[in-house]
Amino acid sequence: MPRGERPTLTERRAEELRAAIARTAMEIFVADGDTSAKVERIAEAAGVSPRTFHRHFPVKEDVVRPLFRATSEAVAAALRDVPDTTDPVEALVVAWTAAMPGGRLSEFDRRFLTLMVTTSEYRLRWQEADQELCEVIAGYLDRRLPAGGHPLHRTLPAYLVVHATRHVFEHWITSGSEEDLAGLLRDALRMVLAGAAVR
Amino acid sequence: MPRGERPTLTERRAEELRAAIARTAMEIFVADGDTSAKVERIAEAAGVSPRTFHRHFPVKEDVVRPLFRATSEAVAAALRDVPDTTDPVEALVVAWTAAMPGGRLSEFDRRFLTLMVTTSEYRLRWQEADQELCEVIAGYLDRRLPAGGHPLHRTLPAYLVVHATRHVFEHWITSGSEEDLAGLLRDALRMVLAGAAVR
DNA sequence: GCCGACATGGCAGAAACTGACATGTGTGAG
DNA sequence: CTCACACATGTCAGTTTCTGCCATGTCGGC
Repeated sequence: MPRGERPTLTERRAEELRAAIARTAMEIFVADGDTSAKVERIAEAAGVSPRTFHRHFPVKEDVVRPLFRATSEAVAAALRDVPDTTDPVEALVVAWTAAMPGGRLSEFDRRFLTLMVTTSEYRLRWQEADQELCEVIAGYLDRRLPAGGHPLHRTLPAYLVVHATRHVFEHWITSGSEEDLAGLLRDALRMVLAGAAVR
Repeated sequence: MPRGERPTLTERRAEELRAAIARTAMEIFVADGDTSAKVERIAEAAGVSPRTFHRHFPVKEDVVRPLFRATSEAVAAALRDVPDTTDPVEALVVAWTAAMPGGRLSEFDRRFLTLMVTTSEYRLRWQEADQELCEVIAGYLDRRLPAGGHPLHRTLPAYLVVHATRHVFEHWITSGSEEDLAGLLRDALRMVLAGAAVR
């Protein structure tokens, strides 16, 4: 049994299955206009039994996690690709808008994200994905910002950056996604990092 | 039927019952060292039927809401009492530490809050209570800070203040509650509001 | 003392989960 | 090539959470 690679072949398959089920759930949610679809229905549409669904997603709402994890990873990857000579605020703006071609969302995605923002159980899952992003941002800011003494001075700016982004994004989503997202992000991040730089 | 007062007599009673059930749940959680107690047990200990429990708390985890709402209201009240001549950062520090005598938590409260921080379902309820605080903070900051043009410039600082406080508080709780909470809060709030004042 | 609003309780049932066991499929050793 | 084992899935029964419905009781006003 090969144990060399980090992601086992089995795990890779499980991950793909989870992603497929998540995608199915997303389509059902958007089609319904709400998130009340029963597990039985989602599982059937994805071609698995309810038992298998629950094996991969102990709590029903976990089903959207793969979607958020994917975008989190996209942001992290985009941030890695930005040269260190770029202004930190710009780098972060670029990273967060990289996943959206032209700063535009498809109507499908917009409806889905609106559901996620307006349903507290699902919003929590989004926030948990953001949590993982915090680590990435913290690592980036570590390189680009003067270091503080207390451990909080390392994690707090990253935490604030992520939450500021959330706030901006939620505002942008719920207000119709017509405003200039990059501009809003820039303003917000400048506000946050202005305080961090003072340290 | 008197409809003059805002909180109906009936509603007031319901609120008291909810608070009592919440308190009971808290005691059971702390005694058990985890939050897995069944609804049946909490309801019985509180002297109500499971049916009544669910009438007041549609989702089991909602049971802790009254506890967080109470402290949120305490913070809001403390902030109202601070004279407007006080430095905003100090005012917020005072407001948040007002509920804790000498910045100390009882061992009972510490154990409970540790459970709340480490259990995502319950953490969500805490965050929702914080959400209401955002409004209060936004109102306060409106009076004390220069106003920005975009609506985000009004809500974002409040949002960040609340989240920064959360982050500090969670760090403080999980690291043993031995550090100087007021000092940590002061540093964090200074960082946040430094950026806000720039606007 | 009567009436009506309202909260509670009990019961049946839906939906979300979980443990145990059996089946199928693929992969590596011999 | 075949056997054996690991592992994911499905089925089934059972627990827990949550909901609709109706009967009962209690409290406040007439």
